[in-house]
Amino acid sequence: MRYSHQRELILKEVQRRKDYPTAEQICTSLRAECPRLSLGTVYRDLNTLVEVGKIRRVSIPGEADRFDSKILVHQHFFCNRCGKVTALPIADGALRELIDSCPGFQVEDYMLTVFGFCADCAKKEQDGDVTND
Amino acid sequence: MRYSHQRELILKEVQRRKDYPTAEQICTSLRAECPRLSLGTVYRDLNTLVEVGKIRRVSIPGEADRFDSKILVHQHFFCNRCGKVTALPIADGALRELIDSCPGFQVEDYMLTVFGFCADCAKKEQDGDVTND
DNA sequence: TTAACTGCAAATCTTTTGCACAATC
DNA sequence: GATTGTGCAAAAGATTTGCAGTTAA
Repeated sequence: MRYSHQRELILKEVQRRKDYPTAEQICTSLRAECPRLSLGTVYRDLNTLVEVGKIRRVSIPGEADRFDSKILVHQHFFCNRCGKVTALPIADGALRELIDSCPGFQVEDYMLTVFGFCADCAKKEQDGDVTND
Repeated sequence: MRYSHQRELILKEVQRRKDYPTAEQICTSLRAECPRLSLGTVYRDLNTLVEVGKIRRVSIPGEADRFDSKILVHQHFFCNRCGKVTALPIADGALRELIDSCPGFQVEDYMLTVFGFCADCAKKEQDGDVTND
């Protein structure tokens, strides 16, 4: 694989952001400094970066894939109310141990996704707030 | 919600099968006894059945959603080689406990997906087999 | 009778791909 | 100079939706 300006920008953007952006969000954001950047290229480069292990794909059912530069984090929380994604502070070793306790599977990767209300939204929900941020 | 012949058939089909079928597979299968069944209806009814808690959605990144009638099973294994889905025999309590140990999240649901080779494929891979089933 | 459900087709959304051109090594 | 990467547009795949007709209560 050889150097590419676009791929570098895309990796930096995923590393910079803490909100697990989608391909679309990355593309829109980067067009400020790279106006001709195309969404197809973003998708292609994101796939490459996942393949070489520089970033991780975070999938939420029914939503566009998101990307994370913290490749050692396998567990995420998705807020059903505001749509925000957060890393879940579960001891990774404990989860891995549970998975490895199942015989007969050759595990390569895993992802735990938890759904519910984040702290902010749980509070708003309680207060009868109807807005969405 | 009132009775519908189609919805009943769809629920029965998900319960009968053990391979976590997609909407498309369910539709194709049921057309034997219900020739005019439409894919749109299958999607609509599956969503309804998920909402009322009769079935569960099993999402695999990059693949069509699959459906499971065992609504208490939250963890699945996806074979990267043959594409088969299997329930993972992890003690549900242990997983739930790990998740609940994260403070500040109001958990409504969770799903653990593990990727790798299933027992059959691990063996074939070892033997240098190149077929896919 | 009337509100919910269906079939069908068109629309939407995400992601991939073919191709001609550009950039890297 | 050969090969890999890019932009653009079109295509593909999964899912949703509008609408007119059908069905269950």
